[in-house]
Order: sequence, then C-alpha cells, then structure tokens
Amino acid sequence: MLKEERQKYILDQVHLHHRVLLNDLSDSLNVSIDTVRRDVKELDKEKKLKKVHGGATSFGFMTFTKDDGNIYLKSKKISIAEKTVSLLSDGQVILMSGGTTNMEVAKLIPKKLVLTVFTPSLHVAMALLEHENVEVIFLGGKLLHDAKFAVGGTVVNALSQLRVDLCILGTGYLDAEFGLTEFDWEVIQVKQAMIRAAKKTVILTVSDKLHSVQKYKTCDMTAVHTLVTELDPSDPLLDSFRPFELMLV
Amino acid sequence: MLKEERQKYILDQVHLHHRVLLNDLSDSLNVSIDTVRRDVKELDKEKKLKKVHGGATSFGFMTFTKDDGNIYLKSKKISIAEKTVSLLSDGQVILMSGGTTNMEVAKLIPKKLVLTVFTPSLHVAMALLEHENVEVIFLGGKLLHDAKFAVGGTVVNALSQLRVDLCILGTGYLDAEFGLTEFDWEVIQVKQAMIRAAKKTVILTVSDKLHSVQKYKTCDMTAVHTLVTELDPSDPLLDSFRPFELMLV
DNA sequence: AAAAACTTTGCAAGTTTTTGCTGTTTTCGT
DNA sequence: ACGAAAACAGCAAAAACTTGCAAAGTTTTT
Repeated sequence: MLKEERQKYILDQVHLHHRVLLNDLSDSLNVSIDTVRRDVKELDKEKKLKKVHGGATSFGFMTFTKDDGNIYLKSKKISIAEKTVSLLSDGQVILMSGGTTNMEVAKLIPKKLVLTVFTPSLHVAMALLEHENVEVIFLGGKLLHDAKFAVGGTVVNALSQLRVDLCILGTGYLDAEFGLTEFDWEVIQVKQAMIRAAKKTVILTVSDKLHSVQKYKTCDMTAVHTLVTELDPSDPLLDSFRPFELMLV
Repeated sequence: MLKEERQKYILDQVHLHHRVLLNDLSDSLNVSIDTVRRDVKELDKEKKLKKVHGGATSFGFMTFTKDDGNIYLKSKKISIAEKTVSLLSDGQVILMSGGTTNMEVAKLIPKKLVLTVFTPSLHVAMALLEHENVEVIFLGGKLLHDAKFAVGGTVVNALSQLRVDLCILGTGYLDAEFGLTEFDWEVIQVKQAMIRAAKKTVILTVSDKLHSVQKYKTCDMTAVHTLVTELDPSDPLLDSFRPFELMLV
C-alpha cells in the first residue's frame, strides 16, 4: 500500500467521523503504529487535520457549531451562495441537500421570494424557516448524527414521488472524469434520488474540492446542468468541465 | 475515548444547560471524577467555561434568557424533564412531540441510554442528535414556521405505520374534564396520530397549564397513562386527575 | 549495471502524558 | 462550628510519544 493511499484513507476517516484513533488506523491499514503516527504527524504539519494524544480530529471539531473557523473558505461559500440565489425565481419548487454552502444559500434567499423547498437537512430546514414566504417540507428519515442529514429508504421513497424544478447539491467532491463523489454511502443514495426527482441539478463546490475524488460516486458530470463555484466562469481551473453541456456560474 | 472528545462533550453540555455537575459528567462519560476535574480545570484555564465548586457554568449564564425569560418556569420544566427521563429505559422506541419541556427532556437524556426516537420537531431532533446512542428518526412533512414542527398527511401517515413503546407529549393544556387541548388544528392531528401509535402516553405539563382549556381537543384524559408535573404527586392541585387511571409523577 | 544516496518502515529503549487512586486539605450548607 | 462533599497533591501503572537505528526498498549517479 502506498503512502498516498494511506494518508487519503486517514483523511477520509477523519472527515467522516471527526476523529480517529491511531490504534484503529494501524489496525485497519495493516501497518505499524509508528507509520501511522508519522503519517498523521505529516498531515498535521500540512494542516489537513489536528493531531491529538491518541489520535487525530478534524478541524472544526471543537468549534461549537460556529460555522467554520476558516474565513477564506467562508467568503468563498458566500460568493457561491450569492450566485446560486440569483438562479432562483418566484414559485419554484426546489430540493436542497445539506452542507455549509447550502446553509449560506438558505440564509441568503430574499425575504420576498416565494418558494417551496424540500430538504433532508436539519440545518438547512432550520435556516429556511426564517423566511416567511418559503414553504419548507422536511424529508423525514433516520438522521445522521454528524451531518444532521436524513438518509434511508423513507427519504429515497418520498423523493421518488417528487418532480421538482431544481435540485441544489451542496457538499461533494467534483472531478470531470469521475463526476460527483462522496465518502458516505447512505448520503449518495439520497443525493441520487434527489437528482432523479429534479428537472435540473445545480452543484455548488468551492474550488478546493474541484478535481478531487472520494470513495463513492453520486453521478456523472452529464447529470449536472449547472456548476457554481467562487471562481470566474472563464477561469482555466474550470477548463476540464467545459466539454460537458453545463452552465458555469 | 479521546481527551478532545470528552472536552467537547463537556463544552456542549455547558453550552446546552449553562451548568454541569462534575459528578454527572464523570457518570455519563464513564471516567473518574478526577479526570473530569482536570478537563474542566483545563477548559477553565482556556476561558472556555467557568469552573465553580462542584461543576462548571458557561459564561454569561446570568444574562441568558433565550428560553423563556422566566427562570422559575425554566426550572419547573427541568424538574419535569428529570422526572420524565427516569421513566425511560434502554432499548425503548419512543415518540416525542415538540415544545420547550420536551426540549429539556431531549437534553437531559443520559449519554449511555440507548433509544430510538421518532419526532416531528426540528428542535427536539437537533437536541437528540447530541446523544450518540440515540437513533433519531425525523417524521418529515410540511414544517410550521413558528413551531418548527412537521404537520400534515405525511406525518400522520408515517405515524399510522408505527407501534412504539411510549409517546411523550410536551406542550399542551390540560383539564380533567376537557382533556388535552391545543390552539393549532394541524398540530392536534399529529398529536392524535402519535397517541394512536404508542402503547402508552406521557403528558408533560407545568402546573400553570393545568386546568386550562384551548380551542381544539387532542384527546380525553382516559388516553393518558402518565402525567408528569413539577409538583409533588400528592399535591392537592392534582386531585381532579386522581379519578383517572393514570400515574402521577 | 553497480554503487551511492535517499526514503520508508518497523523495532527497541527511554521519556512524557494520561488517568485513577490514596490520603489530606479546603469549601459549603446547615 | 461540624460533617459531608469537593478540591488538591502526590504516586503509580498504563498508554502514548520520541528518538535513534537498521533493514528493505527507491531513486539517482556514475
């Protein structure tokens, strides 16, 4: 097993569970505890995670529901959210997934915009309820403890009975070749159902997550109609997505 | 368990309840009181909380009035919540409605109690997700803007497919003659479905709401199995409920 | 193609951190 | 002021960490 693979696995685990034990890692990776220790030390130095006694945690693990510690990331997300909101129009019925970027969208929706929004995300639902003119319908199901996101058959089932105008997908890793990927199996089931239930799909991604691939695949790039990033649509970083029939915003 | 996890839990508890007892922490975290003491001491040094004799409080505890503004009402509700939590046992499947009293229950559930909870309340769901051992299933539907509570056919329908051990109804006005009443038609539809879906029903009511009646009727007193108030079960204020076959707590 | 230089990995010895336990001292409510 | 509960200090075992080193594998140089 390559060092790269190991470190990627470690990062995945940290992102997924917000913490890992060195012992567990050394166990599941079949390498000595020292190797894992060195890997984690490196990742810590690169600020990809936080090393702690006995293991590692993701950044923002300790922050008490206070958005992000990362100012740059946050301003990128707001920029994306502003662009996204401009795509909405009165009377639309839309789907919104979870994630911090979608949270910003939910907050930025104009007070007078009349919408019907379906969502499986507790946080997004909460933010949307601040808007009087937005009818919020929660897609109920088993809630994930970390993501506060409903998953499972109930959600997928409810989605199969919908046909909405727009689906706005928040978090996710994007690559021209591999499409949209995630590191949680249950989440991609829901996202796939969301895409099926919508006439058009919008993906929100901060440029950091472009050209990166995770374990599970949600959909191909061909399923996406609009890609919103904080970059200028003419930015060369987006070149690899131009062959697809999609709108860059 | 990592030290960071413990400290996050402690901070969460402090932020949630504005005070914690070291004994409770050591109990629910399954570590010695000394370890908790050292953790709290550290967090105090980092100005993340304020250590006091026997426990810790969050900063700005005295100025905190989000809940009710009414400190007496709040302490009544906490007392009710404590009694209610003692009715729960490992492995139960329960239903919880919304309301501030039920919120206190959600917060006070011991960390090691294993439960499955169905709820149509955003706030309760959110609070329950703080507990690792509680599986939370949200009953999805149209959300009421003020109550952050799901109502409508979807919820009632989902409830009709359930048969759970216990239903805990929070807010509500109670009267021996008129039973349980509410002022929202859509809410009582859901509460009625909740009662039907449960083997036993527990009502939580602060004594202020005893012997008061609202516009719409949820159910008769005969449908109630347990009544939890902040009063002593022998209090004369409860006399009018004694003719019914119910447990006073 | 062999040698040299470098990287990666696992091991072992020694150090530090963490944690629970033991008394002892301090604090608090009555 | 008294007894109980809480805080503290010191100790010891266990777990985690550090460092140095050598074997195995890679890459670069000659």
